[in-house]
Amino acid sequence: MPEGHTIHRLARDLRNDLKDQAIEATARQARFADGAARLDGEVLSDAEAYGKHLFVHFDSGDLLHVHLGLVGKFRRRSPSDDPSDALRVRLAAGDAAWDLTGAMTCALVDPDHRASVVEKLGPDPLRRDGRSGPFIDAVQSSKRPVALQLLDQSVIAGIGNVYRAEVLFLMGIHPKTPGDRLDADQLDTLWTLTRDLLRDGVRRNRIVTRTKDELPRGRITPSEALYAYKRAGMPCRRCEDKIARTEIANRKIWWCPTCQPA
DNA sequence: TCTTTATGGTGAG
DNA sequence: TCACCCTAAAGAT
Repeated sequence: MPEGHTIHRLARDLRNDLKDQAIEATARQARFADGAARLDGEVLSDAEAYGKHLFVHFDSGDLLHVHLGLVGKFRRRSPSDDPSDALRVRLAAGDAAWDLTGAMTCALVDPDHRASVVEKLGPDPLRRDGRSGPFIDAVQSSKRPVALQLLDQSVIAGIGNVYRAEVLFLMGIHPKTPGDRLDADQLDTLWTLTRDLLRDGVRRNRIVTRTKDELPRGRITPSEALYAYKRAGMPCRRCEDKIARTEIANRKIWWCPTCQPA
């Protein structure tokens, strides 16, 4: 479930479990055996999220750069649990063992590399240093469809395919609206809404976009949590139209033709 | 037991 | 624009 909220939650959980502790680092696959061997015994000083990138800082100056991609997972296990064959690396200390599998990126890097990664990213609404200005300027300076721009991590860092469908629905914006057709107030509201949804996602450790008064009580099933994403053919929750689906640049996007007119 | 799909991104053509 | 990478759950047979 890796959109920005997942990574920020992960950074927080890793800090809580492992900060200032000497880490036992183990690998099961050959491709990160050297990295794990080098990290083994180093003290974890911080864990930081920037968009969908995770940087785990060590006292030595080493950084572990992780990007979960589509299928990566970083799960909390017990040190006594036998890791799966797919284990890329385990970071363990005390009674916590964090197992990484399926990650698109798992590499030991230095601060210069971190800087070069961050330099390519747009502002992250979940970070203290995230500002809406550069986001608004970037969107307005391009005719590309807003849905395309919201997935472009150099425009805004942390939005994925679920949040983009949901935020466009909530804003009543058609996915193919050219960026330069949106005004600054609208984009500022979109930024704030995105930030609030992401924060809620960090808190819940899942994506729930429907407003509190609309949500059923008790346990919320995946299909109840959202307005548009993966709801093609189902009735819109705000009108009687049916949710539509199309593709933009090989990614599916769902929207309500009535609530989000062209 | 198989095939498909996925909340992502890169690099080749 | 497309093939491809990584893994695992869901869907099809």
